[in-house]
Amino acid sequence: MIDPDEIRKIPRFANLGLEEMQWLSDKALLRHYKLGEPIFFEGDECTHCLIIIQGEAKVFKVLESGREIILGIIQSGEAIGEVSLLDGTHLPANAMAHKDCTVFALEREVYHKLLKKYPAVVHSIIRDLTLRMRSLRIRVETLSEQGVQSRISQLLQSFSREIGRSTSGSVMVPVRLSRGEIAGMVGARIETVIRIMSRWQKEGIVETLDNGFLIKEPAKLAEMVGQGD
Amino acid sequence: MIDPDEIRKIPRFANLGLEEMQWLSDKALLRHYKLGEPIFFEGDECTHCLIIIQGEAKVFKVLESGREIILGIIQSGEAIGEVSLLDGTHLPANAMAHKDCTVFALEREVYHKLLKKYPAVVHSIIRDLTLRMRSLRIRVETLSEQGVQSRISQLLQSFSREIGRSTSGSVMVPVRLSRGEIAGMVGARIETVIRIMSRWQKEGIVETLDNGFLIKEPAKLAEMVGQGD
DNA sequence: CGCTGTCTTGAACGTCTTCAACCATAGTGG
DNA sequence: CCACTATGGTTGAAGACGTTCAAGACAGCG
Repeated sequence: MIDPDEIRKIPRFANLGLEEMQWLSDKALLRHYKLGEPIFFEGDECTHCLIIIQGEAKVFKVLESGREIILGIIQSGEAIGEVSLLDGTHLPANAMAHKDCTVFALEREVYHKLLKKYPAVVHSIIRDLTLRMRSLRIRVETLSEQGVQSRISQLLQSFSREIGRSTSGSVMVPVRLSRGEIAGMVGARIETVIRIMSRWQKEGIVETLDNGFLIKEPAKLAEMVGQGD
Repeated sequence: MIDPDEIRKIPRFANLGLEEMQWLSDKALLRHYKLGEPIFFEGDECTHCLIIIQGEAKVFKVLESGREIILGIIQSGEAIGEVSLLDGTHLPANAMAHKDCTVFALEREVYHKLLKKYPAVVHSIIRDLTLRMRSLRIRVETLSEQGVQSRISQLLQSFSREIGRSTSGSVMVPVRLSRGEIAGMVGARIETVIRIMSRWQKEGIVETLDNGFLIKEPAKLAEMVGQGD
């Protein structure tokens, strides 16, 4: 039983009626995860739909080679585990807290009941799915770019479009990613990422800060696409 | 106005009631595309939901560099343009007939009316979206593999799982892909793909046929993952 | 203080791309 | 019938690029 006000903060439930809101607040749970804490594991059965209210989660797989590939950085407002719940498959990847997280958890049965009882949420779900598809599609495009430099540039630009905050020519991307995580997103080794990012830092194109990246020369960053190291 | 029997062949509409079926057959159109014919272009407004009844479509983008990246090979029963219709964005990629195609076309307004009138189809749509998400996720994983050889191996294996037909140890993948198209799916150059596929052909691991690929040694193909050229 | 984790740099090696040429096939028009 | 063109496949050689391995810097934390 949680505060209905919390529910109103979740975009997909924001326009529910009072009754639905009440119903949800009865059945839902809040969970907290500290940075680095696992949320679920690949292969687990999916028992809950988890919606990030605060913080950030990382969805990733570890290949046999030990290489980690990052399927997505999930921002607050988005759900994880939802697809598995919808199609009844086991979880296809791991998730962990990428920042301290507050998560809104709906049990599988509750989730499905919600869908049946309140068809209005179905449309929010579809909207969410299409958003996620777009981000996956962009990821595919990024990974298809030739040259690690191009891929990193694309990655930063897509973050820039999604959650960047423009300030006098520069764009702030408030996502903290380690070099290794960038490597996991663009399909490259950490050393390669470091070499490229260091150069960009020296050249004043992109600066790495504690809380994310500052793209100081968006135009120059864009030029990096389609040319070698 | 088309034959209701055609509609029953479409998985997502197969369990509609008579009334819905009739309604659809009134409003829907059938279209034909010859191999190689464009179906729509990136940036176009999305006016129809197109469901492949027969044949195969290729969804792809062309990067500035001229490189073609293939987002998906759409099999019969699946829809294209649906996501854009759902979230109201312009089409994010091109589509063309990859074989001669028969396509079931629903106008945007009809499609949305259908969703409103018959909530049952909403669930088919969600199932479709989750399937497409899975295939995109697998594509991301494939592209993240290091080494072109690994990626091609992964690609063939995923086709094998999705539409492969097992026969006495071998697996037939009934999808005709040119070397260039494989290159477009794994993010590599055509020459590299040729060299690898030729070697596999010589070694009796995978054979290229007119109508697809014959994976003669699935185990050996799987071993190709995670090791260099 | 020593540990751990992230970041960093250098050098050697291997893979992939690039460019260039060539073969085979099918379709076209003279 | 034959040149002519287009398309897809193929091969070789050179060089660019990324990985790999090895080593060290640096900060945070027990």
